[in-house]
Amino acid sequence: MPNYWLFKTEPETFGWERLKREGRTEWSGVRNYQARNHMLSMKLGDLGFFYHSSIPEPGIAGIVRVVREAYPDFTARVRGGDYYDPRATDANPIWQMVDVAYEAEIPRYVSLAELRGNVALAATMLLLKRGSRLSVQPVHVREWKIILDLAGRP
DNA sequence: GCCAACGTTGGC
DNA sequence: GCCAACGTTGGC
Repeated sequence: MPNYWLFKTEPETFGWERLKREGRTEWSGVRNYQARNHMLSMKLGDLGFFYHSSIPEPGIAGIVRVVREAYPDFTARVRGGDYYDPRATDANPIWQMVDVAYEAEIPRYVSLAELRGNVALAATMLLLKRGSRLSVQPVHVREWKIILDLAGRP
């Protein structure tokens, strides 16, 4: 029984098309403790929605699978890099990442507006909560199924 | 421990 | 580009 997640990304930085091309990627650069803690609790085989943010029509573009459980995010150690954190050490890396892989295409892109339009989702889904901006977040199995259903509708 | 100031996220 | 919401920092 896998757990379900949602990974936010700006397609301009790393989008669904690129993941499909490359097959797999390191989910590095997360610098929020709550998001990190979610990654720490991920298990091999967990599934996630791949969500496109900061575009005219944000939404869910596809499905990914966790193919490596949490390990230290080395980008925190790259001096001068965008994700450098001077507090990170070998003994205490602070930040973690997982690897995710392309899992499946969804039949249809599900926009944020459409998610909001679903009463059940609007009531519970973290993504839709006012002010919510967590870049890695859990998705309830109930929500997962509703969204798959939406994606399958013409 | 409080809270103001600041930087960032991300929808609109 | 605007701005509300959020997380973090640092003075006190």
